[in-house]
Amino acid sequence: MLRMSTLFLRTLRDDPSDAAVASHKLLVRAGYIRPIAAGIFSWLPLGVNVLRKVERVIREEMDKAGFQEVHFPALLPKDPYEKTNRWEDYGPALFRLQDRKGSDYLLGPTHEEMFTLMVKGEYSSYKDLPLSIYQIQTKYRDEARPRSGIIRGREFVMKDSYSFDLDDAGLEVSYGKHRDAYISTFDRLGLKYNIVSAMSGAMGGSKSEEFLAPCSTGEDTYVLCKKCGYAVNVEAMSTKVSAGETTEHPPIEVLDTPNTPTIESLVEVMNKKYSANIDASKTLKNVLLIADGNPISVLVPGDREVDLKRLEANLIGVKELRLFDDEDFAKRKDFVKGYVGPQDAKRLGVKLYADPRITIGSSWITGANVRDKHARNVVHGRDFQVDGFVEAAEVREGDACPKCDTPVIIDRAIEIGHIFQLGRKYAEALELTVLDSEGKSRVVTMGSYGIGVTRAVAAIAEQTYDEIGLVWPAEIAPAKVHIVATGKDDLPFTTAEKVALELEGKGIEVMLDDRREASPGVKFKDAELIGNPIILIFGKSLADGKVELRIRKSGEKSEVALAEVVSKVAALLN
RNA sequence: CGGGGCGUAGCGUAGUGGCUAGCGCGUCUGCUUUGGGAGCAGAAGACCGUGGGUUCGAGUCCCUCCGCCCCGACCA
Repeated sequence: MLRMSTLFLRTLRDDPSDAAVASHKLLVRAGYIRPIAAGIFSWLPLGVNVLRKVERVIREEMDKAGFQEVHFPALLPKDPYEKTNRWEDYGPALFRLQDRKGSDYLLGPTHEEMFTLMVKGEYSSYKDLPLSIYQIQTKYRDEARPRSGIIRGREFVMKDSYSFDLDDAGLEVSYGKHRDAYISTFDRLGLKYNIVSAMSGAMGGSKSEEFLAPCSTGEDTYVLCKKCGYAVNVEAMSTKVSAGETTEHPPIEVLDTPNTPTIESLVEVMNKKYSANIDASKTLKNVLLIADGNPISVLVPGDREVDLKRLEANLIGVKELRLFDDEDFAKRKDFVKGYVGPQDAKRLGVKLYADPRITIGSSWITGANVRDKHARNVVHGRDFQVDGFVEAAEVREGDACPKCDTPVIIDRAIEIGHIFQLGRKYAEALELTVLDSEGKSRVVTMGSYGIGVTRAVAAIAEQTYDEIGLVWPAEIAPAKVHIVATGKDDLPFTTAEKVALELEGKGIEVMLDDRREASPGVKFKDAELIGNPIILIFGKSLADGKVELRIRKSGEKSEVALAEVVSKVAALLN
């Protein structure tokens, strides 16, 4: 029983000044966590309580699916991570350290290497597969910018699983089992979520889906079609393209357009000076970038911005991408800022990538690569050719669903889970092979599956809180019932104690506010802030043999006869 | 890493270059009080983030560093 009189807990009346999101504010105020450094938190008894419950649900669902738990160190040697190149590739986000002898170590940001090596050390036959193992571990990533309290920390708890199969069909099965296990896990945790495809089909990459918990403070943006259920990360959204134009276009015409370096000014000049009657979507925006040191130009309709995240996710093979800056323009005087067009790409030595809306045969108004001049009737296929199409333009609410053409909605969410068909990358690098039925050596194919455990705590808080505090689902609340005893007489306290013990006897967790010195107001506020689902109040009405029962979530209040309290509570929890 | 904001007691905050750094919450003691963060009386608690500078005098002005938050870049 959690007794408020002795519980290591101090609630705060004010929001901490450095917290911006609700989960952060409330978890600190209600005494679940305390900040230690940027993106690093201590967990107090209430916080540990909730965290353990989330872990328990995860463990139960993993075990039910037949996955086995293992546990790796958080402190790891460099060597395996060198073999997979991640000692380098992970960059500054990797916490690196040395021991007294000067050997390199790291704090694990994720454990693909260790899992792969563990299986390699134990198994060598196809008969041992399939296998899925998992751990719940503290992970470390030196995030460039930790933020939003526990949503994006530098130290966090993650459940990560890995599946090992002989072939793609097996991987598909293991992936499906994880997907199902995640669905039951998140359902039990009371989370609302969407399963969203994380990679575009165009990439031809392996399968990857994210479990996104919608909430306004989320960092991920996703696209959802309410009609057909199409759901993708915004980076993976593919553009619905209407049929290409086939009409003949007049030849290119170069126009005088002094002082029109922006799309907005171009539209105005075209309409006023040339009576074109167009909007920005008829113009072609040429966004210059540096991709791994080389200039590229990305073409999007003038009414859309380039979404750098989308572009980067869809430009395969490019490691470093940034916009042209003033220095680049200074170096390349042949790129006329504000008047760039695709017609001279070859001469300028720039690779062209086009948004799919720039269909072959479409005609555009764009820069003439000469200061103060634009060109119209610039036709894709006739006047310029692109090196490839790429999803680069921003996605907007109301854009057409690529599957059913219905306008899509855009929402923000917290990524609470990610399942991913890894393939053979790690198995190859670390030489994880087994002998198949013909005695031949085969590289194992893997899947990787993560759940952000601490992040799930934050996501649940974000999805359920209200203006007076946290509102936990019963499954993970610190206690199912929060009992408040008020008054100066002993009766409410002794009665509350008795009922608390009875409830516990039925396996119902109880938090008992047995503080004699605290005023009723304080106890009510604390109960509401802490967020257990049922609140029982032993006070005034006890004289009539009644107890007040409140549902935290709905705020609903009722009087229950003392004799019926236990059965009533038990019924509510079923 | 770029831009912005902020560091004063456990938390929230006030503080024209000028006396002993103020207030609320919380904490401790005593009395009173017990259905909505009670009242009274008292108490403890602050290297005013750090180092330097300007000044007769710095919490306050200048510089350095450190830390925290927000936007962006980044985020298997």
